[in-house]
Amino acid sequence: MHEMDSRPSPPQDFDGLKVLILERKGQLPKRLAQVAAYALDNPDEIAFGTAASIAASADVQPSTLVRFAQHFGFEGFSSLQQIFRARLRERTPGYDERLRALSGNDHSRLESGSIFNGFVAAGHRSLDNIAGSVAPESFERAVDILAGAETVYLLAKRRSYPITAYMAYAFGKLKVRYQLAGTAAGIDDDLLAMAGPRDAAFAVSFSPYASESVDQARLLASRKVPVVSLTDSAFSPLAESSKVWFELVEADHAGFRSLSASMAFAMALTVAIAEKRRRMGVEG
Amino acid sequence: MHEMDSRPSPPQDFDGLKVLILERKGQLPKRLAQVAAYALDNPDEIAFGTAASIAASADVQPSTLVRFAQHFGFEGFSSLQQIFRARLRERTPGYDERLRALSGNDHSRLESGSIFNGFVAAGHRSLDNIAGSVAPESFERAVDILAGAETVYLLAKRRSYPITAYMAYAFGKLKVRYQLAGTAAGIDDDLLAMAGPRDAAFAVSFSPYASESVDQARLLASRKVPVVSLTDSAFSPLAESSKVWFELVEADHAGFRSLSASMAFAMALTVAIAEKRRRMGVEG
DNA sequence: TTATCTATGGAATTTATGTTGCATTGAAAT
DNA sequence: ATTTCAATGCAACATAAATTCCATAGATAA
Repeated sequence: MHEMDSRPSPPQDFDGLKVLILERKGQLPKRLAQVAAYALDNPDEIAFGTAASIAASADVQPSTLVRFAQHFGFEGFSSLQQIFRARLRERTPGYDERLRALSGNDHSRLESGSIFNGFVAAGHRSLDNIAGSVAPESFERAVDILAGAETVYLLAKRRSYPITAYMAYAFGKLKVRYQLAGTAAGIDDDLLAMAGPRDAAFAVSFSPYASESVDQARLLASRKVPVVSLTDSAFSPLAESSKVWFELVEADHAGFRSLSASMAFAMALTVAIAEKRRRMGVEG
Repeated sequence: MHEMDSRPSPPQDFDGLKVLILERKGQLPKRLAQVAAYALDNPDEIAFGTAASIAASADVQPSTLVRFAQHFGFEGFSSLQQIFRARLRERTPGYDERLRALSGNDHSRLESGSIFNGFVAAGHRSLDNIAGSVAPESFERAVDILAGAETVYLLAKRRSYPITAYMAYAFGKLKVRYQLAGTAAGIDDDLLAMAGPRDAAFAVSFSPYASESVDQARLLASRKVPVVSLTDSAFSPLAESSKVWFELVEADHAGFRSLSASMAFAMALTVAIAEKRRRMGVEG
């Protein structure tokens, strides 16, 4: 009586579902086994298709898909589909082990732990993003421009400021001449007035855009100072003024973004510039 | 009559769509531009979400999404969504592909490429490190201490300064009272003189240790101000003055360290503090 | 200012999608 | 052979989603 055992505990991630399917594969009815095989072989189809299209493709009835889902503890096909979609979203393939380690580690017990884990995971994702989104040629061009400059002007405000602050520190150590704008209000204009075509600027601005940085970049560009910029959107007003620009979207946790990937990028750029200068200095 | 020119030729892949959007971004009406920006910034959401959920997230009407799609030659929103889904299908941002992308990608052909790859890889390693080395209980205690403070004093110099600078920005947004030391030399002492037992401090110092930060932390500790600190060595002189301290070793590339993991940690701490405060405020 | 056309928000409409119910089939047990 | 129960296919149903329509607000030109 009362078939309540039908929904014990649905798996919450793809891997969990996978092992569960493999465990029960032998005991599954014919059509359900058919679906199981199809699901593991074509996970992407399950993620994107509709119940009807998937059913046709797997040569079963749509209702079979629902029964399959319910058989594994889900409320219906839709809930099962979420697992397959989440798998594509979180795809930090190769880092999935680390992420599982994260969600299963001691942190998640405590309230603040999930926040901590969230930012670590977001950091990984961000780094994956830039690895794919930064074009090598652009990076090389940016290095060329900045390494060729007499003085590198660093432009950033608000959220972006820590990035240039760090670059400033590193430039200092690496003996690269620079000027950091934005330290004290008011003197920026005088500072930037000294920039000429033989210099170059690196500007960072994330939305919401600090208009000052954008204006300053525009000003420099109008005076033939080559500008390299880093932003989080192809729509950034910075892009217009820039010879080379990079789009770098930091993954967020609960809407908050850290600067993990930006810092890696900034450091790579900084060191690459110094390295190029060293070689130029030696070679000629 | 007969508006048939409305559907000339919809882009057939994501990249085609992207360049088309960027070309016309200037001439787009307000809401359509809003959708354009959202679409390029959150492609995954478009791929998986429903028109209603996406519209809510982008703060437009569902009908605007349809108009946006039609504006770019698609029959409706659904057709446009296919492009975003296809992008995820094809882009098997697969595990091996990622690793190959890093070790053998286009970057490594170019001189600067290996530097770029190196810092991305170092970032990943750093994040792995903190995931394992930060004890959940310690993190929780640190959050407790800092969330309970009236004013949070942020202490950092040199290489560590960008971290507290970023925290300062975030605290400002989150309405947490703070004081950032080290902005202008000389006034620090006056600033810190105001700190009392009901406040708290967060100090960051990596080797080589900036003696000022260490001294300031010691000073505050002697005046019963609880100190939480972040360092890269268990032997850091900061540890002595701290109620809770974290050891966080950033992986390096060719001897240079970026701040990827530190930034993730700082942001996690910042948000956790704000979250805890919000809850304390609500509960009593 | 007025007229005209575009852009926009919100509701109505229509499409299609997931789910459930029911009759039938097939297999196992008596 | 007969009974019983699970499994399956098919069609009706209910729901949710995309799309279209219309009234209004905003911009542009006369």
